[in-house]
Amino acid sequence: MSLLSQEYFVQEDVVSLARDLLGKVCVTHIDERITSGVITETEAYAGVSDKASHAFGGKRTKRTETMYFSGGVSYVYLCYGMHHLFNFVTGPKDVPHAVLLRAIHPLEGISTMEMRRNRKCLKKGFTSGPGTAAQALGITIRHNALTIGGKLIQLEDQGIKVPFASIIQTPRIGVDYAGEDAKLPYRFVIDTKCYIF
DNA sequence: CGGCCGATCCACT
DNA sequence: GTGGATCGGCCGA
Repeated sequence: MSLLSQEYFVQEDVVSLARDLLGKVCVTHIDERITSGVITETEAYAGVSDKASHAFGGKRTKRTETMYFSGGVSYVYLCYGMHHLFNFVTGPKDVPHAVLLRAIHPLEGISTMEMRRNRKCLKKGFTSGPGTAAQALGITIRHNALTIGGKLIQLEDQGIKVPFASIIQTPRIGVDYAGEDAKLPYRFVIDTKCYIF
């Protein structure tokens, strides 16, 4: 098992990175509680050239500034006034790539996740949907721009192998506004039939 | 300063 | 399948 740090995130190819993140384990130490889960679904957002990205066209605002950090920090923002969506910022400084965490398979702290979610639906074994995954991990906008590998949020490689054939690649969810870019196959999901954890 | 809307989720029909 | 919840960011005036 190894802790993934900065160098892992500073590669240019955000789409490959989104695929590679499948099977890695996201761990949080928030509110005195440890929770973790295997990443089972991601989406790549390809910086300034991607209409679906908040940083499209090089847009810099208070919110998007985090995306321009060097890879290896969190980018968290509020969506629909109630959901905190969690991304890994990737790429070199000033290249605003990000990978949205869309689903995890819970490992540690399942009772904590159920409490945070106020639901028992974790029984079915996974937490799907970017809002619920972040909520289960205890991540809110307070955790924007934090170093991945710091005290609160870590990413581990526990040696889980994700066979290429078990990966489903599709267009991204909820980005109809992005025109042609809405069709880009930047979403990666582990086929539930292939779960080995 | 006002108005629109989103990288969503859930309850309900 | 559909609509309501709910609010910060963003843009135009």
